[in-house]
Amino acid sequence: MVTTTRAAKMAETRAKLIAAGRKAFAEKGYSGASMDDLTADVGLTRGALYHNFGDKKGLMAAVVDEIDTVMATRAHDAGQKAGGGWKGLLAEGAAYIEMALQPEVQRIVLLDGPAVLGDPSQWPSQNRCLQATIATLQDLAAEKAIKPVDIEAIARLLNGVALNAALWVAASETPEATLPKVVAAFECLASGVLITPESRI
Amino acid sequence: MVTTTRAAKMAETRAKLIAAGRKAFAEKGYSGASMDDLTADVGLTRGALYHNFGDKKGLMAAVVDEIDTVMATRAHDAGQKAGGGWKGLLAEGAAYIEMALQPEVQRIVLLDGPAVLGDPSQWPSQNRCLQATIATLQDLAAEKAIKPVDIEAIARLLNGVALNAALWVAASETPEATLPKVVAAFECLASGVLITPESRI
DNA sequence: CTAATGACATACGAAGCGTACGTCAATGGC
DNA sequence: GCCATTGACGTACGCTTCGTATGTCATTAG
Repeated sequence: MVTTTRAAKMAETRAKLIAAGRKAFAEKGYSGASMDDLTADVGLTRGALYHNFGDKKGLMAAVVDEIDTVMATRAHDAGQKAGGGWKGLLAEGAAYIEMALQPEVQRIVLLDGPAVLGDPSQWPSQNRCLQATIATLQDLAAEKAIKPVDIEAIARLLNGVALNAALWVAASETPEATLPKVVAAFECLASGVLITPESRI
Repeated sequence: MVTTTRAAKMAETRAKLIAAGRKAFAEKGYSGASMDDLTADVGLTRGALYHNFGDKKGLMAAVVDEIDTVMATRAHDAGQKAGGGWKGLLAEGAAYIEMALQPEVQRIVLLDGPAVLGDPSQWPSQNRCLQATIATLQDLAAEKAIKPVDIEAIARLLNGVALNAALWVAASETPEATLPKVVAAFECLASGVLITPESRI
């Protein structure tokens, strides 16, 4: 017997709404997405939405958090797989850039997200990603591998570069051709924090 | 006698609407700004607006273009005043960052602009700013002062860094304290394109 | 078995955008 | 100097959307 508890049912409702939100926000943009339509798509009404998320912005926050969390962990994994340190930092940035090729990511996280929810550096998920970058930079600082600059500032700007690079690639006519160029440029700028010029790519 | 030609009158109407748009978009955000209200503020109705700008987005485009054009020329001037070349590039970025401290710039150009009008690198005004950066980089490339990377990619990312740096400063609790840190970080990253490590700040 | 809580649906009001139409002044031809 | 036409702008209407207030039904507690 499958005991369907109410908590599980509500979680399922939330999941359905978030999935519908992802789809609608990605396809029509935030303001273009109709709450009536996206709830009806999963057999619900706005009643469920306002009960679970408070308002339209609440659903957007949940959607952004879900996507952004996946992005942060995946970028972090890429950095670990590259062995951490300087190589890991570059891998992290490259992974971040590649993920932003997805239209869903571009539209929801990069374009509408900041406009609706405010500065991305204030998002919980972005903070997680930022903390990872900061940690990597602190390791490099301990090895005296980077210049004595403000770690948080560098981390924020590096994330910003990756984000912006992703935007450009996504808007490009030929994303596949642009990607390697922008990754190289990213690594070039990032190398600015290194003390030893030999460490450049 | 003051001959008020119709072209001049229409230009005045456009100017009034753009001014009202700047104010409304800055204070309430794009979606929060009511066309009824902002037109009434300057003694007009939505009729004038739809006649001159087509739709709400059209007014937004005009407002963004006006602000962004001023930003581009001012940044360019700062670069020229610094003597062009490497110093000019840094001055350009710093000027861009400082301008973004204005709430109007932050809200309209940095947050709502991309969401409403799409990727900033496609805007005419942004292209002007980008061309200036590209020109400066090409000068440096001719002097063999920078690494052999894709100029356009570097230019776009540098602009992106400045933009992102500005966003952070604007969202910061203490903008005045954050500003020097991000400017230093910006110059640090920018120095990544230089060949000679001595040229760093 | 009954009362209460919670999850969701339904109904309602208000606001906003875009468009179709109306109006009045200005211009161009004769 | 008169009239038709154009253009700039105002007015009125419909449609969509959001948020809330209220209703309903199942589940749980006592």
